[in-house]
Amino acid sequence: MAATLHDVARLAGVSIKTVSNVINDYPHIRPATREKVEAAIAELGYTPNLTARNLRSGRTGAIALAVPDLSLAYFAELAAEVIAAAEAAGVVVLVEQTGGDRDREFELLRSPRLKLTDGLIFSPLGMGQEDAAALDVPYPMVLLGERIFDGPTDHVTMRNVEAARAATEYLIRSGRRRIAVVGAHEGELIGSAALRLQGYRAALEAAGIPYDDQIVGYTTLWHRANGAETMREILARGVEFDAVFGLNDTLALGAMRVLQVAGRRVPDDVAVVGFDGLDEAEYSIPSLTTVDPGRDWIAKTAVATLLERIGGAAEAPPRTLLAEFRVLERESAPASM
Amino acid sequence: MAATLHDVARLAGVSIKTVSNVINDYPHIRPATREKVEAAIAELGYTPNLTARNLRSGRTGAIALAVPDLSLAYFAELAAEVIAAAEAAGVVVLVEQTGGDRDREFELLRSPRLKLTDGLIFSPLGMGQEDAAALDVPYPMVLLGERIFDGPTDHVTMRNVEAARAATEYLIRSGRRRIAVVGAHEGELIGSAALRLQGYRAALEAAGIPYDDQIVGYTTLWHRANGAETMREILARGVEFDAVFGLNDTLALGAMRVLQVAGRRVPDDVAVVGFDGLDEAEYSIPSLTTVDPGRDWIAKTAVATLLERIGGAAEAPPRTLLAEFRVLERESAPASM
DNA sequence: TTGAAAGCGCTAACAC
DNA sequence: GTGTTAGCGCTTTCAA
Repeated sequence: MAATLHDVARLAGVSIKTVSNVINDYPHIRPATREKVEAAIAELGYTPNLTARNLRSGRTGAIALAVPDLSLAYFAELAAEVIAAAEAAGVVVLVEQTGGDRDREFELLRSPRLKLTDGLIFSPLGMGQEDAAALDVPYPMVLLGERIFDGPTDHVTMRNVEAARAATEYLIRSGRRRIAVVGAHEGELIGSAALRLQGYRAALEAAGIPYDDQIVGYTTLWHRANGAETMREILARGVEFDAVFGLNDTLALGAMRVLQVAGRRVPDDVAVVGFDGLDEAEYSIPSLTTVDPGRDWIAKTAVATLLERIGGAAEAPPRTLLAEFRVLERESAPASM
Repeated sequence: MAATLHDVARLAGVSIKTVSNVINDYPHIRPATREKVEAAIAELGYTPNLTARNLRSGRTGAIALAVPDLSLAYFAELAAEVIAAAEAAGVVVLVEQTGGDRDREFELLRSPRLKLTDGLIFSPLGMGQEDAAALDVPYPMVLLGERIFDGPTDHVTMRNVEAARAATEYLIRSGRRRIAVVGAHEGELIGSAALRLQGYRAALEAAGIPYDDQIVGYTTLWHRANGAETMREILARGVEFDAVFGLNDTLALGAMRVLQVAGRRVPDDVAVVGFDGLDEAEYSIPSLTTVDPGRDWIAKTAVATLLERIGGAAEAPPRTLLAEFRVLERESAPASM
């Protein structure tokens, strides 16, 4: 059984209040007393029971991070950055995976397990705009992603439309006109896929290039295999294209592989651009031109914002914070042909 | 302020014990009473305060997972599997990143933050065999990895030597004789790099192939960029080789890229084999032949073993549990030339 | 500068 | 079947 304050107090011959004072760096303690207490702490190997402290203080020193799946590279890198930012602030992170499933996301929001934490950073995938009201939870929360806007909580996200438009314009500037898309979601009006597709269309329109559904590939999931499969479908249609915009890097990498297997040279025959700025996109062959949507900033800002709310800024109206993006030029799509 | 047992009891006109009984599915409650209580719970939106329950029970319902860095794909996939296995058992996971730094690993082991959890799944990278004694901690722990053996705790790990030997033998059987290595650690006797190199040498020896330090590339870190850089160094030496064994997939992928940029055809000129069975190894160009060391089994077994210890099997002597591996044949190294 | 005692919300004897 | 009550280990008034 671990030592308690009482054990330390008894050994040091003082009251538990005195021990508590020493532990919490209360300033007015006689040096001799402090030494006695510290000796007792060392002898017993005492460490404070955080659960008890939490019960008393109402705080746990932990936050929760809920993402669809850590095996998706984007969320793994996001989680790595969130945990690092939290650690710098002296807070630990409990990671939950929802699988991107709407029901599980709902369940998570009301889960008593969240009581173990002071707040939540939530990146939904299954829930949508119609579920915004469910975000009105009785604990501090920061929303990530682009499934829900103007909800009742702080929202840290990226400029999807503008960034996708910039990526498409980059391809157009480099001389491409027939730009295929991999990863669109059928009938979706909001969410990463829809917003990025919207940016794509805006860029086409501004350049006077007609939108052609024949070179748009749909897939619900954004794993590598889906990018590959969707690319095969587009190739099977037999339509011409000279570029591919993968709505994320994973899709783009899967698509690029299929292109090369099919004998299309990248970037000579087909330029490829991704979206996410993943580490691995830098080491594919060819390396992948992509858009860094500001993930690192998003992670840091989400943690800082959540901690502010936990710290008492609960009354301020909800804010939306937008990251800056930038196009990372690499080999799969050089700036000029 | 959230509702408490007292609030519910008052509203339902019963004692807190009755409410507690309802919540904990105590069998002998009159249906009418149960209904009253449930109505009150619903009306107040009551959820139990887990911190208080934990203080009482001495359990938290959370476990900690400490890995070097989630942005390393292997650990991201491991974490995803650990969290999934824990969730299936009704337990949440607090993820810590040590950066593979020995001091931070030591610090973590004594961190009071662990008091928030019932036990730890620990994958050290900086600590080594000489630190085994530090693993004798006053809480349940399961060790992962291959930095420390025969320590005082349960250990779930892979057959590094045998798996690396199998990968090398696979290359030899396919007709390769000059097999370069990417990722060796200078002077290391234990750890993933040393054990896998040992398996490599055993395979060479069994086949009567001399070991040649000229085609062994050293790098401490195992990021993609390190694989690329190390491959460049080997190429710069101007020595012949017809295969590369990357001591993990990330290194192998980085190396493969450099080979291709240098004009070596994979697998025609050089066959490449990795180690880890990462998802992304299936979608490189060419797809990467690799060894699946049984990561999924490791994750599930680590969680199950830790929960057993937490559940009271504290006295049983420490066990070492070894995963089964298998070579996954893909394009970068076909079984026959 | 230090001590005594209340109580955070819950569970589990033990009574009735 | 249901109520009373004593803590889990800590922080924090309030006194001394």
